[in-house]
Amino acid sequence: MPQEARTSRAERTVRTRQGLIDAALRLFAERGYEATTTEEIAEAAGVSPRTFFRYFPTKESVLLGGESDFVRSFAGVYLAQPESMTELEAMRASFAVLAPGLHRLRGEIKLYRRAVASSFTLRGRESAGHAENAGALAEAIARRRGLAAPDAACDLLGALGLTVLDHALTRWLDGPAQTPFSRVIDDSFAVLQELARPAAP
Amino acid sequence: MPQEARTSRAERTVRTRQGLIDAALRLFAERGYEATTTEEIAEAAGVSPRTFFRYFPTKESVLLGGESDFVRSFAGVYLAQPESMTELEAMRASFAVLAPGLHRLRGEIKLYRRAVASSFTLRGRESAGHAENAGALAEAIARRRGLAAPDAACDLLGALGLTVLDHALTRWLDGPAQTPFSRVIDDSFAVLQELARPAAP
DNA sequence: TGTACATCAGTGAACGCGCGTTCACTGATGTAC
DNA sequence: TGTACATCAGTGAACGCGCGTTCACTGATGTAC
Repeated sequence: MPQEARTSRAERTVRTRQGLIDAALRLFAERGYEATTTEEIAEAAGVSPRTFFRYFPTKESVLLGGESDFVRSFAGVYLAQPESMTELEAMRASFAVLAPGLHRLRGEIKLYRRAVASSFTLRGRESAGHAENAGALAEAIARRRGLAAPDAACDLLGALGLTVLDHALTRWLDGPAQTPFSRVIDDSFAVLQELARPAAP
Repeated sequence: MPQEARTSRAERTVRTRQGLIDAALRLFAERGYEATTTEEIAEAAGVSPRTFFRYFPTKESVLLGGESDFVRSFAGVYLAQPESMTELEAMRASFAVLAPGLHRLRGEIKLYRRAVASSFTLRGRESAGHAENAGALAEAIARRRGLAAPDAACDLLGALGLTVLDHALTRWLDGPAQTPFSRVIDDSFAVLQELARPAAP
């Protein structure tokens, strides 16, 4: 497959790899994961079927994980929140700080979610990542509490925080494009806050 | 495959089906889902490979869904809680009412969870069922609030409720066998309750 | 109670399909001198 | 700047594997009379 211009090896590798990822994401989102073969992905990326497996050991691994960058940054931001804040407040504030980073990726995230929704395999992988993220949150919560390791309460709080975040993410993606993600996050945390209040009339 | 005693067709069908389910659950939990072939399941159940697909259209469908009975009963119990209770209290109370029904199934649920954990495919299916359950909870919450359909807040509350339930379930399964599930549920809800309090010293 | 036929659980064999592997190769890029 | 060799992205062909399907059949259970 001759390239027009002379291309360095490294450049070529990056391009081919990215081409496969892009093609896969698009096709999975359009037709569904199971209904897309690795051969079709390769064809859409302009390489031979064999080349797909040169870059990715399995069909599933061509899709990268989702929010893990977001969550990786969480601990640092969370621990930087003033001690006067409640845990809920600190979590909300941390998510709000990180939220703008996702604006640029909105379209891609939508495609990714559609692809994931199309297949149990991808959904399962997503669910595993989710559990890992909840663990990372629990870790940060434990540290803010001064614990050496997360106890059951930290685990639950991590899971709850991620549930709220995920709900907010879904609402943000389904809503109008110009709404800031952080506002949706605030709304969602308000619901959680409200929940623990005494009975309403 | 001759049976010792004369068996009616209906009886035979039920037995074969159940035999396949039991064998699959056991093998999936022991060796993992991907590492178990439909042929091995059939062999363990004492039927031919071909017979597996007479009963189940796919390998994955041999495992039944998890907590859906639990969740199906939720709405009725939840709506029967006194109006004076907060939503959180009512949710906690409803789960606690339904909890004893799971005691008999403890061992089976453990196997099921181990099987699910072994494979992205099963995990994805579980995640889809989870989302459906969250929707059912949201529906019940909406009705208690007097809404025609769940709004975003109800959706989030449903998801949060299920997160708490799931956390409690995990803790219950990992803990000593004699602990009542309802006590673990109470503990978990207490964490959520605590969350909305003002900052601790 | 007995015979004749219908139904249906279970089976064997052969096959299609897509994922993923293995082996041997091509030709462009990169590097040593 | 030019030549000789090394490296490596990409490829073709053939194959193994397990899921799931199709077709044709067997033999026991069920039922009509």
